[in-house]
Amino acid sequence: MLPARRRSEMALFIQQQGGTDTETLARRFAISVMTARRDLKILEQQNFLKVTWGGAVPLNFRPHDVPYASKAVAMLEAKKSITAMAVDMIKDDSCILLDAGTTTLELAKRLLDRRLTVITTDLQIALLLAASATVSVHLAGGRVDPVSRACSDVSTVDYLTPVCATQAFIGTNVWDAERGVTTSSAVKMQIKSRMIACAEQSILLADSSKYGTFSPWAVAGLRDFACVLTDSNLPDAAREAAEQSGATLRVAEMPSAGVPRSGNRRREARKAGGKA
Amino acid sequence: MLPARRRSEMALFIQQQGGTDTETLARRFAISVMTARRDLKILEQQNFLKVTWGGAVPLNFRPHDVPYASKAVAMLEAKKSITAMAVDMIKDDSCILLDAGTTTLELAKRLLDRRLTVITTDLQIALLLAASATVSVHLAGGRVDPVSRACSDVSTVDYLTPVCATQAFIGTNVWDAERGVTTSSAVKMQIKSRMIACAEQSILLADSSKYGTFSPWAVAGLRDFACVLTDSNLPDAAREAAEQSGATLRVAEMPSAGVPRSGNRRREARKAGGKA
DNA sequence: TCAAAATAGAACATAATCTATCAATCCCGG
DNA sequence: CCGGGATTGATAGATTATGTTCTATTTTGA
Repeated sequence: MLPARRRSEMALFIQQQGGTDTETLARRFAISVMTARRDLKILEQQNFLKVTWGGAVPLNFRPHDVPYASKAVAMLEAKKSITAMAVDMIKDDSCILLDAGTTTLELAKRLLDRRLTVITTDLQIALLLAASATVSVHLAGGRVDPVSRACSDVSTVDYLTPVCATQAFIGTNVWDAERGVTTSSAVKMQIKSRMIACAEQSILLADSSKYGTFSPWAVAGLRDFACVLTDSNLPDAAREAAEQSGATLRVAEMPSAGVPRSGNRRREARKAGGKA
Repeated sequence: MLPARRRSEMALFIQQQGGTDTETLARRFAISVMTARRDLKILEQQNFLKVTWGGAVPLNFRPHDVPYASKAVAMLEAKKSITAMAVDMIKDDSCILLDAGTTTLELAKRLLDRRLTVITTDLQIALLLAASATVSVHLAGGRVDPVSRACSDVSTVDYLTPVCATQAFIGTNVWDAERGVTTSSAVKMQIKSRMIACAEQSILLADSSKYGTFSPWAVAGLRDFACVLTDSNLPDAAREAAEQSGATLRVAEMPSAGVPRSGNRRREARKAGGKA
């Protein structure tokens, strides 16, 4: 295998795994530990990851991102199950639009090894997918919103106007059977609406935790989406109401409740001898 | 498991649980109590939690703590000295254009507390400055180049066209007294040229290491810049040649060559050992 | 208040990893 | 077919992380 290609796959691997040690890399790529270290050093210089003691972690892997409240952590499982469904709906060699947000960011992580054209307004998504050799990333520019870290501007809408995409994946903060998807600002509403208009098919990624609320600006009704993906924490009443309003709901199977999976990863590699 | 990753998960665990004791952590991560304590200390120094008697608790109080004090990041001294000069040329409340690249990224780090409007094509710069409360960031969109992680597209040029900026800071890989600034692709050339055209004043940030090379596409001559900032590693001959070609050169003072900085506190501490 | 228990901290030994260096191998052009 | 450069693998010495032990400090209970 070509060294350049190996390094590219290595960066991808670390992005997907969320960090690995040098020995695993050496075994996986059939190289020596020394070469693995050298590769990691090169990749660090190119700003693709961060070398740590014993291996490397992706750049976006920081406890900075973690301190969301415990509720947000619990929602991570929901997002993962939603995006697992979403990724199956995407065909290779298609062009998809990705809305800004944490749910779509989770979806982007699953697209690193797919062959796609992706258009987004989210800087973190663009940066993440830029590490992929198979995804062509396009960023709709404009003023960067400090909170969402995404472009949110009149010119962002202009950029999207001539786009013809296969699918648009819209994430939402707030949704409701009656009012559909709503947002907090007119510009964000325009961007979401434009994305839906540009795509042949639109899919809504909706956390169940946000159901039943609404914001000033209406984006689209639930029936306007080919599919509404949500998680199993959605109350039955909400589910019925949504379906009655014309929505095609798909509920993701959650692995289990918020149990943090008690670790049995005790170190077995400990030497048997050597101790008095 | 990687130490870095273990600590990150530890921070997450404490966030979820709302606090834990060291023994639980030791059992959970299959480490000794002493190591758990050490990890907690590190995490406390990074402001992710608060160490208490017997364990640690999350700090749910301050949403904004200390910004990164990343002195540890080993960056090229040359770039730092160049950007130190550049930052003095920027006036508050002005609008500046930042080219893509590592030198301009260094410059961006110095702008976090300035009151500015910044327009850039570089995703990392945009993401960095989005954290600032005083900088308004605009990203010129388009196809994301995986190598430079910046937008580099026809539409990127289009975005820049109507811009009126006070200053443009152009970084360059290759420069030369005779040919000026040149780049490896036509699109990059167009973007740099456009930035120069959009600004009242253009400043070139040029590593001395790259002097004397050229690429296929010419951006501008050195005389087209109000100022060419470089470091003191530039050979005298090159300096004279550049000035003769009409460039206004400003050479940054490098702090000093290899600072020893030997951490010898360990050796000293070892002597103090007293044993029963 | 004092004494016992529990926990924190320092020091050291050990194990693991990193860095620097050199030799072997592979690739490519002449 | 040969030679130069780049890549790779192996080794030794330095550095870092971890676990254990011992001592100092804090907490708890009477």
